[in-house]
Amino acid sequence: MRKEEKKRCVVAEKNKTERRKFYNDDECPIRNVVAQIGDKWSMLILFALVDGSDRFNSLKSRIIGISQRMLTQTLRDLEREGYVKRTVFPEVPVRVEYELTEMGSGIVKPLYQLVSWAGEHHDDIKHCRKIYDDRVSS
Amino acid sequence: MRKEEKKRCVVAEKNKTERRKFYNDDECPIRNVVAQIGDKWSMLILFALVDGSDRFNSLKSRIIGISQRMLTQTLRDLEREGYVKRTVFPEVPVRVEYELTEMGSGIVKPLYQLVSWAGEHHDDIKHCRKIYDDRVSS
DNA sequence: TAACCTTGGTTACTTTTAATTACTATGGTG
DNA sequence: CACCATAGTAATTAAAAGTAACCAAGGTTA
Repeated sequence: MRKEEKKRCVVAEKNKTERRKFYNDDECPIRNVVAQIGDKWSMLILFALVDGSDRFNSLKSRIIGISQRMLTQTLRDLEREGYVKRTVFPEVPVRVEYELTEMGSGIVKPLYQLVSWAGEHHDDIKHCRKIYDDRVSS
Repeated sequence: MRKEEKKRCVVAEKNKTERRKFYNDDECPIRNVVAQIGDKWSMLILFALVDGSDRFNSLKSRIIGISQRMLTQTLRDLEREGYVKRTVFPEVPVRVEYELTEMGSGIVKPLYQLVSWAGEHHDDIKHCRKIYDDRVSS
């Protein structure tokens, strides 16, 4: 199956260098990483927890605009993936602390590279957008 | 405004070290990067173009599962952001080539770090998921 | 003892956004 | 005149996110 497709690809491309294919299964690391943290809130929560463990309502007030429902849901997902650890302290009222696991700290490193790149080039991107929009509208 | 919120935050957290807040404006690099390439196809297209410039239908066949419409749309968005350059060759039939811009090559580097991290830890994540699901269902 | 407070949720419902599918256009070629 | 590559557009469906109301435990207050 794979071999056949590769062959077809090579034939189609003729004398060009061979190019990768991106398969639609759960072995594709790109699709995996996008599915895991490509949603609206995951990266924000991971970065919030870089500052140290934090509790539900504090996170809610630090991540401006997140609803209680989405915070719960995204924290659950991150916990399930193994990026976040949830600890319940049976005090009154109950206290729940969230912190990065070792894996959570692990993924934050490349994410940080990405975000600092984005920060550095934010103006360039806005510039490109403007040029594009001006060109298209004319 | 910001100052006030910061103050409130510090008061709320008392003797803990100060924590960052993540504001809801377009200056937040995290929200920006997620909005740009957090969708289903952007990262795949960027990575496909790392192998060199390519044309529409070749991309379509290499990125398994993408529809014609989503490829068009995502390429347009990437072009608008300045990651991809589109060149039309007025041959017959028309040939359209897509390639990474300098900025596109720039963002792919941190993305590559992220993807290789994800590739290395894919099994760990699947393991975590299984443990979580077993724990929850019991 | 009843009403109320807190934190940290859940549930049902609605809105918004993303993605898919199918159809149309263009401007040549064989 | 059916075909190609490269789109655009419209209709539909699916998925993500938001809103608001409610719940639970256990303490406080009246």
